[in-house]
Amino acid sequence: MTEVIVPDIVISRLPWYLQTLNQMAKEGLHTVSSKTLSKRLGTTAAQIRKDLSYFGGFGKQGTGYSIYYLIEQLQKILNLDQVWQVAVVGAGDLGRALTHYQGFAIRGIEIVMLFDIDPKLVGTQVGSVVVRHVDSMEAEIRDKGIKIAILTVPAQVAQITADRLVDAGIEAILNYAPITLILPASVHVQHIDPVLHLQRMMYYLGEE
Amino acid sequence: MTEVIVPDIVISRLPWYLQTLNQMAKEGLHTVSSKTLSKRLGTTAAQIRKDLSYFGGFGKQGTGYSIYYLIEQLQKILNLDQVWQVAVVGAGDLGRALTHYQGFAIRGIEIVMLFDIDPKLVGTQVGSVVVRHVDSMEAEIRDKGIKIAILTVPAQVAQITADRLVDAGIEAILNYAPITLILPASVHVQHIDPVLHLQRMMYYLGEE
DNA sequence: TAGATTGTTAATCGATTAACAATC
DNA sequence: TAGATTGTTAATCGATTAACAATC
Repeated sequence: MTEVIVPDIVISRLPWYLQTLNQMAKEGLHTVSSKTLSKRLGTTAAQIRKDLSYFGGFGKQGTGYSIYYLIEQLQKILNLDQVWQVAVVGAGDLGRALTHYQGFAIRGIEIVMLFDIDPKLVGTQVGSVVVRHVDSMEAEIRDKGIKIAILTVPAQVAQITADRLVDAGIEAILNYAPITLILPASVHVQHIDPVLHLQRMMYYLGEE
Repeated sequence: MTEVIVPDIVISRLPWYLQTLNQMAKEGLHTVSSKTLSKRLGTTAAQIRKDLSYFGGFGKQGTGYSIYYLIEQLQKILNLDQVWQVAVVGAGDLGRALTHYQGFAIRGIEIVMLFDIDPKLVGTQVGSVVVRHVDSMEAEIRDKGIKIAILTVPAQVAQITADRLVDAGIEAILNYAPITLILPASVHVQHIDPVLHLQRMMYYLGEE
C-alpha cells in the first residue's frame, strides 16, 4: 500500500533519457552527472534527479551516474528487457515504411504482422513479413497474443479498426490516422500526426 | 504593451481542436458547445473555453460556437491562412512516404523539395518532386525562402544537417531522427520518434 | 581532506478545474 | 421567458525549481 503512482509526464521522459544515455554509451562515456545529461537534453539537472528518484537512487554523490547501470535500470523500469511484438495495420506508404524501419529492431521492437484490406497488397512481401488480409486480423492477433498495434489506415476507418483491435486484445495503439480515437480508458493510445506538430510551429513563424 | 504571452501548451492544443472541428464540419454539423467538443476530444469543456479565451470570445452564450467561424479563427491564429512550403531532407523510406503523404496538401502544407546525399536517389521522381543533392541544399532553401524543414536523415548526420538547415535560414524543424538536436533557441524543433511513444506505453503493459 | 554531486524536502510557479454572473 | 452556455475569476492541484544535508 501507499503505492506512489509515478506521474505519466515522468514516464514520458524516461525513454528520452534512455535514448541519450545509449548515445553517450556509444560515444564511449562511462559516467555522467545530472548536469551534463541535462545540457545534452536541454532540460534541468533537478528534473532528471527528481524523475529518477521516483524509482530509487541510481547515482553516487560526487561522481554521478554509471551510464551502463542507468541504462539497465531504465530498461527494466520501462519493461524493455524483452522483445515486444507489434502488429501494423495499414500497408500504405507509411505502414510499409514503418515495417521496414531499422530503428525498431535495434530497440527491441519486432514488427511481426502487417494487415491491409486491399487484395492487391495482400500476399506481398514487406521486409520480413507478408501482408495479410484484415479479415483474419482479430484471430491472428489474439492467437499470437500481440498487445501493441500501430495504426496507419485512412482516417475514415481508423475508429472502427481501432475498436476491432481492442476486441482482439490489443492494449496499446500508436495511432498515425489524423483523428482522435475514442477508446476504453484501459487502452493506451499515443497519437502521431506530423501536421499537428507543423501547425504548432507555424504559430510562431508569424505571418510575413 | 502588457502583451499576454499565450502558453505553448495552449498553442499545442489548437491544431488538435482544429482537426476535430474540421471533422465535425465534414459531418455536416454547424454549431458545437465546449461540452460536446470536449467529449469528442477527451478533454474538459473548461479547458477548451479557457484556451480559446486567450484569443477572444468566439462563442455565444446559450448556443456555443459556430464551427465554421471557429475553424476560420483558429486558422488565422495559427497562420494557416496561407500555404507553407516545406523541404524534406533525407529520401529514405520515411522521407519518400512523407513526400507522398496526402494529408499535407489538404491541410495547406506543400512539400516543394526533397534532398538526399545518395547519387542513386538524386534525380529520381517522388510524387511531384525530384530528389536533389544535399550539396545544393542551403542555396536552394535560401533561394526559395523556405522556413520549415522535415529531417529524416540517419541519426549520425542529423545534428550536422540540422546545423546546415539553420544556416540556410530554416526556422522550424520537424525531426524524425532519433536524437535530441541542439540548436539556437530561436529555431523551433519538434521531435517525432515512434519508439519513444511505444516505450512510454510499454511501461504500463507490465512485465508478463 | 576538499570538491563534486546526489536524493530529497520545501518553495515556487504554472496549469487545470470549479464556479458563476452575464447573456444569447 | 426559461434554459443553456459562454468568458472569466478564484480555488485547487500538480509540476518544476531551488536549496542543502548527506556522502562519495
